Amino acid sequence: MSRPTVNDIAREAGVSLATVDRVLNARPGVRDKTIFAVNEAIARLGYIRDMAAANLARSRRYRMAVFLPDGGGQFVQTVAAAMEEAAQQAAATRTEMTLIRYPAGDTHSLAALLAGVDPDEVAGVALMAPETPVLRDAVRALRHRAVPVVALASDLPNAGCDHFVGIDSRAAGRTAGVLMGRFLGNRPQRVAVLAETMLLRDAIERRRGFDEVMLADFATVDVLPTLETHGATEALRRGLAEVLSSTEIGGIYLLGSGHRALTAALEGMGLLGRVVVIGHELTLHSRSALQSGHIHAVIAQNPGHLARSTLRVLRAKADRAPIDEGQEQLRIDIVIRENLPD
Amino acid sequence: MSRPTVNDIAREAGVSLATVDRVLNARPGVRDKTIFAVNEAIARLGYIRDMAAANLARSRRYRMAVFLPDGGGQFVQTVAAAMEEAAQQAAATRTEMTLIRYPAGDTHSLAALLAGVDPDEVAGVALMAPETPVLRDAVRALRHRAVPVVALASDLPNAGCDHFVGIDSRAAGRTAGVLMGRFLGNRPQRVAVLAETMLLRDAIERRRGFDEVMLADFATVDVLPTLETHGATEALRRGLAEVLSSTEIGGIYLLGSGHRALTAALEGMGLLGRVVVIGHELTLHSRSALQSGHIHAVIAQNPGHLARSTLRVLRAKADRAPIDEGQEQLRIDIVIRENLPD
DNA sequence: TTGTAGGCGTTATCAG
DNA sequence: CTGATAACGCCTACAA
Repeated sequence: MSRPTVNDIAREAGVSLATVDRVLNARPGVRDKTIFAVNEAIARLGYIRDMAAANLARSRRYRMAVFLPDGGGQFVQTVAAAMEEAAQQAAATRTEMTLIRYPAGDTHSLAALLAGVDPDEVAGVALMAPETPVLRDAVRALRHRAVPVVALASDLPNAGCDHFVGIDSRAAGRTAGVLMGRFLGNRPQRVAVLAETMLLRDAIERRRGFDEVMLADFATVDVLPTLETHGATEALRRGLAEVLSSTEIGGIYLLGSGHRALTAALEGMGLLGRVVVIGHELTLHSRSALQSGHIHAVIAQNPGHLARSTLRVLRAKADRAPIDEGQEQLRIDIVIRENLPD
Repeated sequence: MSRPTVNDIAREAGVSLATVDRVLNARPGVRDKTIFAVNEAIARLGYIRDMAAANLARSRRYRMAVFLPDGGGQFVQTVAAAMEEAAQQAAATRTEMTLIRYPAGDTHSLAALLAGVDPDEVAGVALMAPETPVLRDAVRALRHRAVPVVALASDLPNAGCDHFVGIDSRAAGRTAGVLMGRFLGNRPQRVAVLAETMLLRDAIERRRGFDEVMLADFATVDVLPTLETHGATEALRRGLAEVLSSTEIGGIYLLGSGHRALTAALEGMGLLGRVVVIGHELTLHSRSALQSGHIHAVIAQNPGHLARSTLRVLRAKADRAPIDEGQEQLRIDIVIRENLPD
């Protein structure tokens, strides 16, 4: 009739509730024989544990700390907003979140903040940051104190995080490459590549993926060296003008943020909509640029998914429970004007 | 300190637990003045209801019935599998699912099945089916008996469902159109359109969106009339051969299923990889066709998301709880070889 | 119109 | 090693 409960298991196995609980939670102090009997009863009755009730009884509160760079581009803003929203929803499962902003690029400050995390106050930590030795050590220390850590949007491959929530930058770059190649057609063309900085691993990986594809599948396209703008609109405009003075370009690949500066520069040169522009991440700016046809495609990851996944994974890690890989796998979204969400 | 509970509210408002509960659930029999006092306390303490505990106390089981056409293409199979998986996960929240297959295309049978649904056995119904008058009435009747109904993947706009889980076919068609146009380049070209049948609303809507875009943005491309194959590989091959005998084509738009038949036909004609092929839905076949470069893009919806969303929405409807629009909004996925998931 | 007592399925704290 | 028994936060009779 109704689903079997721990009581049914206890009766069936001829033991008490407490013993069943011990077996269920793999707690010590039970004879192997008893363990076996309980497991046998569980299997026989097809028992499924009611996580809601379990968590209720535990009456545990999960306070997660999420560290994002302050300022930052539109993307960070978007993620922050998505995080707040996800947190509001997660409150229904006793999962809370504290959003902490650290000085962008200053991994020493971040490391100090991480060092101050109290393991019995904080059930898990998520962070979006570039990987540096200091930070790597801070993450290691945190995990050593039994605090689960997940990398957010930007992977920290050598820090030994419990999980990475985000998309593979190299694959994202490859995706951008294929679109660029196809959008350009098979004619010989040049493509300019812009980035704020090439110091961040994500930018490097994207460029790598992009180049791989262009080289292998679109040999007629000539990809120029990366133009670093260091976030300055003026530098971008000047650099672009210089490139254009010596050659003609058919496409622009924007490795990082700066959609707005780019469209402004293109407008000034009367090139808006005349070159294929492909960028990363869906923000207010890239969204409107897509809508007006100034950018033709954006490779993105769903911020809502990113946020919910982060909280769910942290929660699972805190409970030492397995995670649903399928559900937590972020997709590489290709966004054009016609499939713009919302 | 800890999160406020109903007890805190009761104390703060100077009433009993039961009264708080009545207010929380908008049950009758409470003076306006008391309601006000309770709400005031709720607001003051920042109370957040623990739905898990609430559902536990209700000890309610949610048995959902999902109706899918039998046989069907790979897509239906994929959805069925995703449903089973989602159900397994949802079991942890006392949500169960029964998958029922009905004779594909036979909405009379389906209507009969729906008429047999017992409202106090089944907490919600999801169905993937073409809209016919019989079915529309069956859905109406079901809702009249207070059973929530959601349309799955294929919308039933006039049946008055509680919700539609899926993507807008017309927008999906528009997306396919833009990709086709861009992939073809700006040269004058012809595009063949294939479909199993044009009797299904989804196919019609997709074609409509596709045409809109081609007409508006890619005037140099000539889109041919839809070739209906009625699921027959041979018909597809013959039809395609006939089209090719009189004209040359640069692209093929596959409105429905039949990826395998198409690639087989193209192979026979030595056209594999030489024309741009764009289709819908990610299945085993379309996936391998993407991988081998026989299909260049697929417009899809995430089956895992589809399944989880269906169960979540039904659950929310059963509880008369609001749904998180953001989370339940399915995206129009553009899948190419480089961003193939898994 | 309001309050009291018991129970939902699980975990935790004691004794035995 | 094992077993009672009381929580956890909420809902539901039933009683007042």
